[in-house]
Amino acid sequence: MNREDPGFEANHNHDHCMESALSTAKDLCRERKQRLTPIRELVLKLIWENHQPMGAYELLPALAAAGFNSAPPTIYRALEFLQEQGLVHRIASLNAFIGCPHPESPHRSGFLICSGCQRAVELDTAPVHRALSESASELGFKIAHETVEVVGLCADCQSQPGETADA
Amino acid sequence: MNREDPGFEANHNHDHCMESALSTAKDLCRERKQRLTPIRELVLKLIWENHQPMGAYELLPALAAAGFNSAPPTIYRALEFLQEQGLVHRIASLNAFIGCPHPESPHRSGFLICSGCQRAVELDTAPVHRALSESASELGFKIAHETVEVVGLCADCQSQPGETADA
DNA sequence: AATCGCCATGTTATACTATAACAAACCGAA
DNA sequence: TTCGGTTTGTTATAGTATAACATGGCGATT
Repeated sequence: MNREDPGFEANHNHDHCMESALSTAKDLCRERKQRLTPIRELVLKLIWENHQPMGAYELLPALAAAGFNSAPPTIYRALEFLQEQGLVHRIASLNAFIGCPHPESPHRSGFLICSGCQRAVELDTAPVHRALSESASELGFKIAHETVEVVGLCADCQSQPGETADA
Repeated sequence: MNREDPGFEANHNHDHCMESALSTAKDLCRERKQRLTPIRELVLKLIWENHQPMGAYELLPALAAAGFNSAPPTIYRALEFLQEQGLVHRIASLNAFIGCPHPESPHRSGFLICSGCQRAVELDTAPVHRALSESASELGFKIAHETVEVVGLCADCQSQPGETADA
């Protein structure tokens, strides 16, 4: 997964990212007979405008600007749908949402979040999951869902003066 | 750490848990020349009344009942102090707080959270951290802080009828 | 093409979580 | 005993999320 997620690569072709995410979303919804309505598509597009997790209330002004109702339920409903379809994930420690780079199949997600540039990338959590499973099974605990959110500094931001890896 | 945290053992001597946590807290604060004031001690005690993470607003009524001011800043200040001293941790995915079973030294924390009984136990995150470090270093990412919160069913709750491991 | 029923959206209100800002009281060190 | 910093009181507000009900649109069936 890592190598598919260009979130920390400052000069990747981000237009391509967005277009690809949106077209994948359309395809998936068509396959699943789910309706990617204009509001839902716009919210997904807004979320993909960069690789920084977005708060629900940050998205509202753009909805209003596009002529939609912009009361909170509107955005939360769209986000709920997008989460159900695996198109976005919520990052609990930030109360924020980010686009999923590989929504084709359900998967455990985990994130590296840069406190310098605010970008986040989705991790391959298979190794983390193995470690967690082992600890859990020692206690007879059956895992249903994992929240793995790591804050730190991406490579670029480590080389910026003034940045330290404090959370 | 696991074997020190009896959180999922239904019949452990919980009075002992609480007393031990409170007396450890007093010792640590004395050593560190920090003031474990009556409010702070009460909040810590309330948090230790069971092994279920508590929301800030759940704690307020007990503060009021004990004759203290119970406006939100009171509880958040106490929680802030307790977190700084490592005596409690915040669980981001629940917006809730739980007592730390080994506050003597700073450490990475992770939790197993049972969706059946609402209890949570602190994990030994060393193996998880190794896995995360490896993934992170492949991207040149420098870790500052990890949020690891796993929801599922504890051993006891798996044997209760009607419980499934859904998050 | 009309109808029916469901899904999506609009709208109002409110719950829940957390912090800002300033005043007053307390406590401990000099 | 006084001074200065920490803790607490108090009021207000910011930020996040959902309940509940009304309205409207869309698509499947006829």
